[in-house]
Amino acid sequence: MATIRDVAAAAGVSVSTASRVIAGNPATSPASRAQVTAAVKALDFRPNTQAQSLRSTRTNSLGLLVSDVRNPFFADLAHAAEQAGLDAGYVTLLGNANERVDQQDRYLNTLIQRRVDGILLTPHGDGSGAIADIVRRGIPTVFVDRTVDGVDVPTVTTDSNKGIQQAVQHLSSMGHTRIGFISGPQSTSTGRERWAAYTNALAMSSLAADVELVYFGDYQTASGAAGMQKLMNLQTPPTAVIAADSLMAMGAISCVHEMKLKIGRDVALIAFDDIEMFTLLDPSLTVVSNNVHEMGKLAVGLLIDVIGGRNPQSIVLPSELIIRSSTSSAEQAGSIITRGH
Amino acid sequence: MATIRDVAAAAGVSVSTASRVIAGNPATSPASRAQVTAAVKALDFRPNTQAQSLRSTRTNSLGLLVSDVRNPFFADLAHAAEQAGLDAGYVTLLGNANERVDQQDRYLNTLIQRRVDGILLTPHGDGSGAIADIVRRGIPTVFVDRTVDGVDVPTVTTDSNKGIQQAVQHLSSMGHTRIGFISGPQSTSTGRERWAAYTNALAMSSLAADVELVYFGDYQTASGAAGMQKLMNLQTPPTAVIAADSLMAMGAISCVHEMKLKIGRDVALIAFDDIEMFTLLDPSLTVVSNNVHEMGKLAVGLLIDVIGGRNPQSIVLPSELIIRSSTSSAEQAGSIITRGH
DNA sequence: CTGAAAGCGCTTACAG
DNA sequence: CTGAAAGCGCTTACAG
Repeated sequence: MATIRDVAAAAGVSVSTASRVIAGNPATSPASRAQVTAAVKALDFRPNTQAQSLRSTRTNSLGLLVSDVRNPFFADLAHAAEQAGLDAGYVTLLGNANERVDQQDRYLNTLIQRRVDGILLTPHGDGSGAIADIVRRGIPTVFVDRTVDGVDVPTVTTDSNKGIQQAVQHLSSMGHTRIGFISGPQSTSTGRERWAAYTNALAMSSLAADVELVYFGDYQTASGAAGMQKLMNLQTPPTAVIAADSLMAMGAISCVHEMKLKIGRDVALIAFDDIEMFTLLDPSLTVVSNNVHEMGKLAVGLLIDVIGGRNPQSIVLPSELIIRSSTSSAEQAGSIITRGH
Repeated sequence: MATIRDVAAAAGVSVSTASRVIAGNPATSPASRAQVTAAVKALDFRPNTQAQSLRSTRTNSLGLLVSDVRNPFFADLAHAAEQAGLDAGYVTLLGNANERVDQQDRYLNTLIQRRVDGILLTPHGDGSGAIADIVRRGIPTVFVDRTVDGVDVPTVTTDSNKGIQQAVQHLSSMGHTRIGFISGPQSTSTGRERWAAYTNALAMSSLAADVELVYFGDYQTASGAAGMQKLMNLQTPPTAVIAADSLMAMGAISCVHEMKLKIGRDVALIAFDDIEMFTLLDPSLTVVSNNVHEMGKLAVGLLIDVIGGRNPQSIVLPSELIIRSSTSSAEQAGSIITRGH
């Protein structure tokens, strides 16, 4: 591979001058600019990023560590962040924590060693381990979607209160009084927040809270199926269920299918995240949606602010209910469930 | 941040010795090993990867450039490759080409500049541009899922012939004679191969080929919807349709729903890729499946071989038909479609 | 087993 | 506007 030394030689200038031309430094003569540009082209020269950043301590790269690439929500988030990063001149190195703290920490270490300029993270765990490291080292970091108590970095999150409140109201207005909840893990802020929002919303709609109606999953498909099964096998099963993420909603649906029941008719379902495929299901799914694209874009913006030494405010985006066909009337659902058993 | 110089000083040894201990070089005394290990711990030292790889010309990183992260097939592929890479000591930098040649080339350049040890790519285009660059420079590269004519790098692909043949046979055995095909773009090898396989399979089942029944999409959702619409609006619409990837299948389904028709009853559908969500649809989708996990794992294995200077053979994996509920009898489908119009 | 020295490919004050 | 020189943080022959 050609080095800048080769370019300088071919252009008949010093390495310094070649470097300046390549970097776009205005302190260069038109003549050397032409010479160097031609040499770069002729030799197909690509600066070695390792060497550049070793010297300049910038890498023009961002690390994005998501909880689970296979979750459509995070795939969309990754896509949005990557595009926003690219527009700002950053390349985004994507990592996948697989909803596991150990894998998150491993990737975080890798990103530290590669000296990424900043890290975008959907954090998992209690903020010890690698998260404590990056904060202590002062590596520019922004949390997205999730937060960690006691860790003071800017965040971009969604306030699910409004969406969940609308969801419970909507179900209540259709006569549902027993609303199940398949919760996310309590080791994540979203898991805790959504559960609390559900509990609050029940109270606001004057519905009794029944601990039996809450199942704690882990944001993965299998736990959604297990949760739905447990709920439907209760003495008095719920007539409606809210699932706290898309993957668990998918699991819940598969469980309902296996029981030879039908979503919307036998049990109403509200999912989280506005996944394209949810509109294709029969019935299409009512969802609490958040603007994932905006989230990714804003998070990259905040991170660039932090990298630039600024101290940006955290951002909280609203959520909202999108009503589709999976939420039917309780009378209907109740009667059929009764028949079903 | 602590450097190796700090570690050496704290341990009371030379930088060379510190480096050797850290690298696990056996030519070190137990005493200095203990000293250095303690110093590393005390200072929380992390070697600077930039500097390491600048010197050793290895980066222990792999670049993985997929066509579209939001496509579940590629998300699964990324996940599989990343895990396999991690197991072999590599960190995988994931990039997203968005099914666009220009974005692919941009990322490829970035990966070259970062001196990744090898590149895993689902290639797009004709092999000019950045792909020609990486081949010319001899950067270890493996193509996965797709190939590029005239570019001689090891590949891991799926032979879709068998799966498509089974699909057509299956449909034919159920009485379907007009089988539509929503094809991938002809700028990809899979797009060309699957179309050819479809044409062949028709002949093998003694079905007439009708150019009207083929629509050329771009592997994205919208084109699947457009394709289905075109097919269903034909004078004599098909009674069954095969969609060449999961996203286009999703688009096709949404189009059918909008027409107030039902998959399986009004038109049979076979999709590509065994996406979890396809099992949840009503009716569940018959698919031509390939083992994406195996693909990702094998591709990483080949890439590591190439990096190691070996010259591995390309691998072709089989595809197979998984029959579910979206493929009904033609009599039924035909009659209802006739009624529907 | 150990240390001094050179060098990976760049950038950046410094002096002119 | 330009060049010589130092140095970013490591690794690796080399000599002992």
